[in-house]
Amino acid sequence: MSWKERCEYMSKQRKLPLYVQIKNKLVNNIKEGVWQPGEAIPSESQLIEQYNVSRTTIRQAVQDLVQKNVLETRRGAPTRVREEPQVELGNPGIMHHELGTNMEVKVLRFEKLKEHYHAKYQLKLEEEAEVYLLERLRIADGRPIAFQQLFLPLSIGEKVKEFSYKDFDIFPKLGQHNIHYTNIQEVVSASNATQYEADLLGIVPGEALTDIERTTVGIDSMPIEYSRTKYLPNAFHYRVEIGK
Amino acid sequence: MSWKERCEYMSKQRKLPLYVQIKNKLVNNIKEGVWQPGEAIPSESQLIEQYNVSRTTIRQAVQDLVQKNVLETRRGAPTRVREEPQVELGNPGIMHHELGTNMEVKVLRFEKLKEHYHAKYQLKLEEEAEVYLLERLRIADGRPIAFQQLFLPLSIGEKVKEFSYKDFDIFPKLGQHNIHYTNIQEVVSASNATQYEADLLGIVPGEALTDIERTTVGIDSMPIEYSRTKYLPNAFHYRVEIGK
DNA sequence: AAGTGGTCTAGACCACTCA
DNA sequence: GAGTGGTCTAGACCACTTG
Repeated sequence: MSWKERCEYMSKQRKLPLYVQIKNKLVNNIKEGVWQPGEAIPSESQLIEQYNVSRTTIRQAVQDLVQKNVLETRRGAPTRVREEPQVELGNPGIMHHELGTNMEVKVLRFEKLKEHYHAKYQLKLEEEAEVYLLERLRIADGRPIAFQQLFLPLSIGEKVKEFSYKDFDIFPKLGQHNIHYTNIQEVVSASNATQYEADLLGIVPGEALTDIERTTVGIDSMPIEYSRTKYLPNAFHYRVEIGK
Repeated sequence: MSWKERCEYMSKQRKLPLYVQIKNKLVNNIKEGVWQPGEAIPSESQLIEQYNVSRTTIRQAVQDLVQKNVLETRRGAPTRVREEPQVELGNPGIMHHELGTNMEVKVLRFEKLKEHYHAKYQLKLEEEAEVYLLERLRIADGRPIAFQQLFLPLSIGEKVKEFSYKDFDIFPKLGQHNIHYTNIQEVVSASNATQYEADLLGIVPGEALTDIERTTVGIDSMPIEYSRTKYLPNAFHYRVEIGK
């Protein structure tokens, strides 16, 4: 394909760079489960032929996804789809430690909302879009220790429905639906319990709560989830170890 | 330079890929202040000539550093060294971000203590040992935003004396005394402001504070520092990024 | 030994910034 | 309009993994 042909093709098609288009196609194949986690994807030379582009272009797409921890390359061996970092929220160095033995979850609400603009903004959704709101309590040995509000795009909310009353951590189950995250951002802070929160947690209003705001992003760089969780400080440790 | 010449050159020189060698040279120029933060570095074509390599090689070096937030590129404009505070706590993924522009430190106390057993336990000191207690306020744009108690073994306390009123982060200066850490553990939580803390921070008692407990361990596996810092939640972000 | 990803070259057109 | 970084091609040799 000559340069002029390619330019015409691209201007008709899209203004996205070729390597981005290919990156998107690769991501789609993973999202749709064509290539399962742990499996090898076609070799670079196969991809070159399939998409009719140069090796540089393929490499740029692949390298971008390696950078994002979606793919995994080894010299001499096929490129593979990454297995999820299965350690729940457990990157080495970051520990969410809930104190207690018998852990339960209680769902307070699970409904569609039209009006929560902050959540929609965090989820990068349109103004008119709806979101799911899942409100839950985390219970340890019969005592409530955390209150969580979890916002989800509609498509993901549908899948969460089934197990939200059983699992506090939704990511392993989402992985089974081929929804994988590449990135989680958490901001840890403190806030005073509102009347509502205090009633739920069995404390008095104004008590300090460990306040965790989380945004999770999928392999296509679109947010999967935005949540806010408020823990009783003495029932939860947010521990970070920084090595050197 | 022909291919065979290059290969001989590389095998004699080093086994590092060319683009890594160049990346190192770029980093050195930044470390040594040849290119100051915010300044432009030479253009790609200049670097091509200077190092006698192809554009791909230069680009790979530069792009790697862009990825690491060391350089910053803009289409059509020169590539610049990032202004960023290069190391937050020296670890990718964890950011202590204080909101404000004019940052100051105010020392409240700096004295030897005999009686603080919790601190001595954390520092793994003998029961009879003394520790230094450094109490400080962090001030942003004239407003106090954090209260810190910092416990140090005697030998280290002596060295901290000199600069504790200037630098809130003591590790860089300790590094100059050849005291280096290998490990930092932080537990982030929430607590209600005491009367004393509230007075210092200009809030009312009971308000929620982001409470960070930190233990720092040196190369010899002995604790260097144990501290507790309480931030106004709206003046400080404890941000963690997982994955990527 | 065949095939894979890692590195590198030389040269091209483009979109953008800046003086 | 000159120069910069962004994208892309076509082809090469290398180090490594695997059957």
